[in-house]
Amino acid sequence: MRSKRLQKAREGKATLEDVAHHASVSTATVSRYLTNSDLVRPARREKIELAIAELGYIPHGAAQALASQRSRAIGAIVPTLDNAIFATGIHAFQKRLQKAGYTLLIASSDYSLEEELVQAETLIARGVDGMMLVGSDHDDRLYARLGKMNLPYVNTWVFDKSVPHACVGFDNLAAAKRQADYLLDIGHQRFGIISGIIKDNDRARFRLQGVLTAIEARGLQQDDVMIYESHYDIAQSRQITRRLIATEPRPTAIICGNDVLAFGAIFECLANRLDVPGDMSIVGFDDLPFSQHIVPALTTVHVPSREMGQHAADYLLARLQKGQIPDHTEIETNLIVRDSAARPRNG
Amino acid sequence: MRSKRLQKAREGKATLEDVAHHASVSTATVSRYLTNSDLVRPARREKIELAIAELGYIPHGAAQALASQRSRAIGAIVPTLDNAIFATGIHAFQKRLQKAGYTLLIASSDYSLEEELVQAETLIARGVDGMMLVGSDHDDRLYARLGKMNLPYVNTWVFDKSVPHACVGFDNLAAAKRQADYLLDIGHQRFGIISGIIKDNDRARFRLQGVLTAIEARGLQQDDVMIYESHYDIAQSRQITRRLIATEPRPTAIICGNDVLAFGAIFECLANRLDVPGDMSIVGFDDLPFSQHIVPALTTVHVPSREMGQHAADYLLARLQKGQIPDHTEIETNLIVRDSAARPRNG
DNA sequence: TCCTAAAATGTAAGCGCTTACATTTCTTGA
DNA sequence: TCAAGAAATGTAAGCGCTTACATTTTAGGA
Repeated sequence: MRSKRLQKAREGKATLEDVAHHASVSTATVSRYLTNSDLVRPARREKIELAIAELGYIPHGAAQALASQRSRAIGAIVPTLDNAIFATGIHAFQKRLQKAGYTLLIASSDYSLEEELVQAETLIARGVDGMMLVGSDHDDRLYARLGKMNLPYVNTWVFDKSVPHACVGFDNLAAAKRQADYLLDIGHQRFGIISGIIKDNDRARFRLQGVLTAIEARGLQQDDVMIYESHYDIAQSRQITRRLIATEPRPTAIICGNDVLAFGAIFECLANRLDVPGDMSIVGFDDLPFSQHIVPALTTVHVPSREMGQHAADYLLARLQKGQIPDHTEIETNLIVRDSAARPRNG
Repeated sequence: MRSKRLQKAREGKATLEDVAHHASVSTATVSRYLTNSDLVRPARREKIELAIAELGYIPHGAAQALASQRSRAIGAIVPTLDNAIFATGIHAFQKRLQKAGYTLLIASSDYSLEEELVQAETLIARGVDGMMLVGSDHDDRLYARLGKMNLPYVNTWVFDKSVPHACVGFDNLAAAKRQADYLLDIGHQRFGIISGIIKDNDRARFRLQGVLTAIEARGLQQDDVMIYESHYDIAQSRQITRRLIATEPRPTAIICGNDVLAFGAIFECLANRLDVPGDMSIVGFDDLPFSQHIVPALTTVHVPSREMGQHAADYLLARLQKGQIPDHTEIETNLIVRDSAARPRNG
């Protein structure tokens, strides 16, 4: 028995029981030391610390989770990791969780609600104590499950007070409306719109709706607006932009549902020797780190994604500590005017 | 007893025992169904499936991990998530693991070996069955722990046969040498070098070394080469580029340790009305998705990061199934000549 | 000094699974 | 038809922790 224990410890698999023996205390005391060392008298604390160091003990998370019924892990499901859009927000979210002693488990849904549901089940099976989601379009079964399990969750990148789900985000429709209004205000009348894929994506849907609302309010004709949907992918955006450029009469501005789409539009214009903004104005949405540096610097809607990630983490952490915290947090966005949009030549 | 069970099931917390009761079989049979349904006769399988569906049962991962002594989770520690460099590779890594039924736990080290060690302990506490690391510069204690615990691991983004650690990657030094040789071959003689931060980063170190090796082989003077280190950050790279541009005599080419640095260099040149590559040649390293689209398209070293991620996953999965697999896998890189570098004007 | 309440510690019963081993049920060939 | 081996299933002992409850130690007051 004892030799087996020692042997396992040598293998780097020391258990809490080994630590207890080594320090001549009970397992309960070691456990208390681990979770809340104030409960343990200094003398023993030192003995335990020594034992832990000598044995190279690392707690067995699964055993802790099983016994305590909490994992101190939070799950997040983002549409994709292979893109800068969510990187900053997730990074901030993770940092905040980490500071509170929580681990982040990330999964990606590839912009599919079906896949999101599958990923959510995986995360639940992993025992996450809470969940961060992007958008408020989710499979009903996902909402049902979260409710049934009483698992705290928060939607991000959206703000909608009328919906009974916690959220931290902004009003995509209003922000997109501002984005379009800016171009209308400086005189544009013919537009190309490159929207994200609408299906399963409420952010894209609301943004497109916001742009169209603004445009319709000025009484423009159907013919003055060309709408395309694109994956958040530079190559596809360039292809659409090529078509837009070839259209007669050519639009004077392209409104993009996302900065990546805007990058594609800018590059395609430049590659075709069109001046931006002289021949074509382009606006984006997100304000990625890149956007201020691209030449011409991109006029876009700034989304404070760091702040959003932090708030989302704070919300979940508060819920887990039964703290009081509002269910709906609005993050302010604002239009950043840079160099990629200007008055149209004959405007 | 029974009512308590039913109540918990209604709360969405059905256990395997509940499923067993519901399907009138033993817990062992349900467990077998879960892990390897071939062992269970079709008739019972159906009963179990029904019970699982009715109760909305999701296995308790922590309990599975504790009982089986494996978590079916793999850990990965990358320097940062807030940057495109590792996104593609990690994405491919994750997809591969997922297909094999493994979950990925990601942590980031902020390019610090100390932080990497801390993150590794967290992942080990979470019970990962294997670990992916970036580079081969790691704290000795990390290597010691992995060895002691007999935990499979693999270094990525590096290839070094002389080192006793499994790796999937490429020869950074040789690739960087090719990168510099290309510029030397087309006639450049004065260089600015923007290297990544060398500390704790073997990739950056080897790349710089490769560039210097190539340059020294041509007998250039110390004065012909200006070396700066920069975080992988556009703003800092622009700042350094500004200094490089102001230097007399001005370098004719800038060699960047990374595409993000190259983007910064290109944008700063363009913002200063320098023609790229007419007035300044710029080369990068990584070939990010962006690089082929930027105008001018970036001449850079292509790193097949998707392939690398897949190989790394395959390696760990093979190790976990006691399969035979070589410890060192070299991934081929190659120089992609695009538009951002050309002969110097007076070359 | 002794008594008492508070503080510290110990004991042991699970948490929800997996799996070795025991038992039952099915096949199959003579 | 039946025995024997194979296949399927059941039984029950943990996996490494946490925590309610029991017990011991300590501090403080009379």
